[in-house]
Amino acid sequence: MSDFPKLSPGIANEYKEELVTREPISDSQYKRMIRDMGLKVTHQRLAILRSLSKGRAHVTAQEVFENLHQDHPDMGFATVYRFLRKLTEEGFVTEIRMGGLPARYELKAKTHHDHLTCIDCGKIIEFENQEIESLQEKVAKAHGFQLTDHVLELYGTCHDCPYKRSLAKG
Amino acid sequence: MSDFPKLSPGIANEYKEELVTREPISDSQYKRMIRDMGLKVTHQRLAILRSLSKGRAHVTAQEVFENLHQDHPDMGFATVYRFLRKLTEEGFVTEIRMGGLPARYELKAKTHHDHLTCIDCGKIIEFENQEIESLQEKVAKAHGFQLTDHVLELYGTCHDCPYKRSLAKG
DNA sequence: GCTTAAATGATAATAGTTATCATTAAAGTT
DNA sequence: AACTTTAATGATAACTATTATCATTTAAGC
Repeated sequence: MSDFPKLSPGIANEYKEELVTREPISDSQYKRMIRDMGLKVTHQRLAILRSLSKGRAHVTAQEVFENLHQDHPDMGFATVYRFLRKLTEEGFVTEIRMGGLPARYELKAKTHHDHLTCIDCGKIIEFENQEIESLQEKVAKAHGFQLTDHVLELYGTCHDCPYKRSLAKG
Repeated sequence: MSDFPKLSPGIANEYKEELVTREPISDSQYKRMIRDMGLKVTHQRLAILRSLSKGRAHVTAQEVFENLHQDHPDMGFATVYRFLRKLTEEGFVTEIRMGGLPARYELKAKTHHDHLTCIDCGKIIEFENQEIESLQEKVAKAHGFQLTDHVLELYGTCHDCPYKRSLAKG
């Protein structure tokens, strides 16, 4: 039985994010995804994909590993990291990095969205704004770029924040 | 004499970013910045600030350390990391993290801007778009947030790219 | 079932960053 | 300008997230 890698245990629980209900995805859809990436379908990969589509939306590699550890006690975390990286590279998953914290992963929804994060309690709100999207395209085109992806992360404090420490910002 | 930490040497040079001319900032302005943060003015901190305002705009901690190593052979990289972190926390510097690459730092200009990055050659173009800014404020307000900061990073391929490997993206 | 190449899990290794701590230096006081 | 106090520094060790290695296992085409 493998030990957990020494990842900071406190951080994960500070995120007060709500559980998100996503539309259920069938195993056959997952299998197609995996084959589309040119990979073999393994029960580990299916389990990781299933895990990503339930519970909180933005999870660390460690959290995925822990979620799976109950049902798959023999799953190694290298497999989790490997597959999350592949999913990110192939565009099925969005990777969020904030400060030096462990990366958080999110299965891409059919509808694109960006994030609004509270710097005090860590709450993450998803939003979509088509006006912003098209302005981005406009900017890229003006500089001779073909857009492939973007990251828009808004940071602030939520009004009903249970933490309230609000550092001064320049 | 201290050895460098083992940072990957190749990455830095892959960035084809142009040198940026910024308006010169006097030492007395730097000193005020440092005192405003409640810190003592040291020649190390002055040197770091001077380094940030010349040469390429987006530098890693290692690059800052190396730039300074000629004139300050006794400067430790812990000092560079420490001060860059402080500058980031206090909002004088923007920290950019892309993938698992080392963080890049940039002295905040008077005029805010965002980034458009080529995923093939690493070129970084700065842009500002007031329409996007105000839409962001609108989104935050709609969710009961007080904005303190944001990150908008556009990724794509530049038309005159010398690398051209363009992965498929979902 | 057989074969082969890919995937896995355990582990070691790595890279970037941060903590530790003895020494040095800033800046106020006389 | 010497004295004091407290913060800053540099060298180093430690840490954390992530990736590479490699022997073993497993998927999937025949």
